[in-house]
Amino acid sequence: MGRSPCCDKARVKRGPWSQEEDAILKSFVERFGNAGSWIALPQKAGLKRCGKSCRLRWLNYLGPELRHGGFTDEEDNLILSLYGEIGSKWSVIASRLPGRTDNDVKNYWNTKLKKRYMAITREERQPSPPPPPSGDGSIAVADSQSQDDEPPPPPPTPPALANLGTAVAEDDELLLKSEQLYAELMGLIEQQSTSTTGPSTRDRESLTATSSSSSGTSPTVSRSGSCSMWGMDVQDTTLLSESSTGSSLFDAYGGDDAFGAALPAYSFLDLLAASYDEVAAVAHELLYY
DNA sequence: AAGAGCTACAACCGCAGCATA
DNA sequence: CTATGCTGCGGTTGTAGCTCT
Repeated sequence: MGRSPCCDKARVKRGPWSQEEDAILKSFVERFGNAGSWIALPQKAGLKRCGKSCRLRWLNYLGPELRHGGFTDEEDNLILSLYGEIGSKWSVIASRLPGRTDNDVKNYWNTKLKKRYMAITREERQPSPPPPPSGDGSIAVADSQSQDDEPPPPPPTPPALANLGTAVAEDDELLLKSEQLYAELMGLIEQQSTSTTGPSTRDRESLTATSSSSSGTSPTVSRSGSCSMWGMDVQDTTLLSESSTGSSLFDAYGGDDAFGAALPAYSFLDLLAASYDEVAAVAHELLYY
């Protein structure tokens, strides 16, 4: 019995991510974490991407704590010595390098360090010419020992959401708009939902896991779980759908939601694209009907 | 200037393991 | 106990940009 594919490959976009997609994903994850499930996230965020792809993009590229760019000699040495100890456990190796992902380390290994490692091990097997001076980045055993005593890196400081706009100037307006719309809508929904159940245990864990992966943080989600629209339980979201039939926003995905009852009837992107009046109308319906 | 080769890195794929119903 | 869904992981591929001839 084969596994069902994680998504319909014919219906999802593949290949490089655009700046706009990055901005949407980043904004969404910073607010709501993975919204309970990476698989469901693209639909909720309005992205035509596989959930797995979204997760990878966030973990390997968009995460606020990530460092990109050249590896230092110290990092080289640590990777080489750890590879010698544990082999290709890239996630373990990456966990010892703050700001680096397993994909980063793996790529770096395959393109550069592997050759160096081969050369070194070849030298060790042959009757030995003296090792090169340690200043050129060769393996320094003492390095890995000193790393053992190193305290875990401090949790990275989450970036202000405003930083996103500086990176993607053309999305400025869109994001600002979403800020305003969500601030208003969330305030109203929070009032409405205080009497309903909060996020399920699994949702909370999922959000927390996202926010703390590799000791990273997700500024809004973990702190304000009760305010997270997508973190709500099925009851909450069906409440949203049922209470607001007829709204153009809720029509966005059709009356009986193609993605199942657990999902809201409109996406993050729909809200971004909606006019202020439309969102206000939805909020009004939520409050008074 | 053009094309071949190389490098770096983003992204995809499929499997394993865990959690849950 | 089992089936299913989801996440995490490691291997691999694709491709843009750079360097060399």
